[in-house]
Amino acid sequence: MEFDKNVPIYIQIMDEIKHRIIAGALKAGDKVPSVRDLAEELKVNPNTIVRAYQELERERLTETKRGMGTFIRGEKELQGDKLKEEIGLSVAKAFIQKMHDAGIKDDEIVLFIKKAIDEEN
Amino acid sequence: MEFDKNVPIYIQIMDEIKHRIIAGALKAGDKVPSVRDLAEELKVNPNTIVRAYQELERERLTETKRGMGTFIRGEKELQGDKLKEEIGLSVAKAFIQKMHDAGIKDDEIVLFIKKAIDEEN
Amino acid sequence: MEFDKNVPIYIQIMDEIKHRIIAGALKAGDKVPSVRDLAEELKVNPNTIVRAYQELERERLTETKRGMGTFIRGEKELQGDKLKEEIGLSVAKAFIQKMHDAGIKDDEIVLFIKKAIDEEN
Amino acid sequence: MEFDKNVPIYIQIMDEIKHRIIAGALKAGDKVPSVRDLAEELKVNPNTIVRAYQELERERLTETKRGMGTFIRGEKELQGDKLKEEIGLSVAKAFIQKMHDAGIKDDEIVLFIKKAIDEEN
DNA sequence: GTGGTCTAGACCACA
DNA sequence: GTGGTCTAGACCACA
Repeated sequence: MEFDKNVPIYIQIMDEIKHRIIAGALKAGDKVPSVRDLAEELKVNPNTIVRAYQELERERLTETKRGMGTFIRGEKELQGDKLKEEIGLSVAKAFIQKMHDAGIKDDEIVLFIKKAIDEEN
Repeated sequence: MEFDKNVPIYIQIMDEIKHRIIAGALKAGDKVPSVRDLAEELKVNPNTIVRAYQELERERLTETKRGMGTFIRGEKELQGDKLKEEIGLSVAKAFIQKMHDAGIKDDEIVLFIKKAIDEEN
Repeated sequence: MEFDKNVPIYIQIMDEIKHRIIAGALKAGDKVPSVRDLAEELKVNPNTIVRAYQELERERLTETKRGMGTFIRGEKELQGDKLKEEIGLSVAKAFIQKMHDAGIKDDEIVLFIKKAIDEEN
Repeated sequence: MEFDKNVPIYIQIMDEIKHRIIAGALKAGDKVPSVRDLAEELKVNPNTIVRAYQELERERLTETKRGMGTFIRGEKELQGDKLKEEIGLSVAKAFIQKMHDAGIKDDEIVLFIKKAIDEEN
């Protein structure tokens, strides 16, 4: 995994875990890699993993059992889709807010989206 | 003006200037407020204004004429719309990148946008 | 039994044993459940039960007879009440210390107690 | 300041700040000592202070202004008393919960409080 | 000067 | 083995 140097690594690790949940690679009840293992895998200091896991816990996405590890929270099947829904909606809202701030109206937003998607391909 | 504490103030000031251009309050050739005036108006450290103006200059949106002040660049009429176009597109691209990262496909993106706009109202 | 994740499980198990003594379910001379049985009953790692029993022994609440098991100490009748008295007083003292630390005087403490009891109902 | 080795230092630092607010030594709007200054004063690693300040911010007791420092939040006069009220009530509730868990009834609680206060003197 | 992040690594309680 | 806390110290963005 490569890190974007403009974003704190612990945030990028949180995102990575979320992506794994959305992709279905991690389900509710699953054990997340141990701090040391993930630190080695990502070539990152264990403290940074600890930080990421603590923030995930604060977001109630994971649960830590003392001496046993960190686990994905929530009900088995729903977790991935619910998370995708939540993230998608909150990212979309922040985006719309930014566009409004720039003086761009709702119908123009859709045009920008289409153009941006076009240019990606 | 209130600042979002999660975003550097100098960025928010740059945005403020851009908004004024898009809104037509500042046009190409206009003189931007002096560092001292704007600092007082926004109740902000003058260094922060200096930083914002330097970044605007780096983006080639303004130009500084020695001893005369800082001015909006470009041709009179087009500046506002061109800026809106540029900002809209770059914000939209960043948004789409984030959605893809979260495992959301292009057609789902449109749905999220609609839902987000709905919930705003 | 559900565990509060902010308190070590072995402490919560010690408390559970104490509660059983206070409630009269365990009396002086009674044999405490075997490590294996209690581990199964509470769905907990047997090591954790061992730890809890060791601490209870250190507090001189239980005693282990080689090859026979672990037993509640003391004279038959008094044990429950004495324990309740001890726990009540030590918990109360710790509480008062905390309140003093927060700058709350003795007469205010009583008011807080009354309010807290009221709000519980 | 001496630290109780059973409680994380960052928690004890948070408590210290709260005490200063309750005592009126820190009021809303006041600047809290800088990370480095307090680290030196308390002979503690700066990271530990950072941690304490971040948690205080999460509790919405303080507010951080980038590059300027950390400040006590809230309205000027009320802060100290409100905080005292909040802490007092939450500590009292936790205490009553613990007493109930130990099989001690409300009217007995008051007796324990009195006895504990007596023995303190 | 101010707080934020990160590394390297120690020591600890807990299960 | 597992996560939690802490030190010592570097480097950074921001005001």
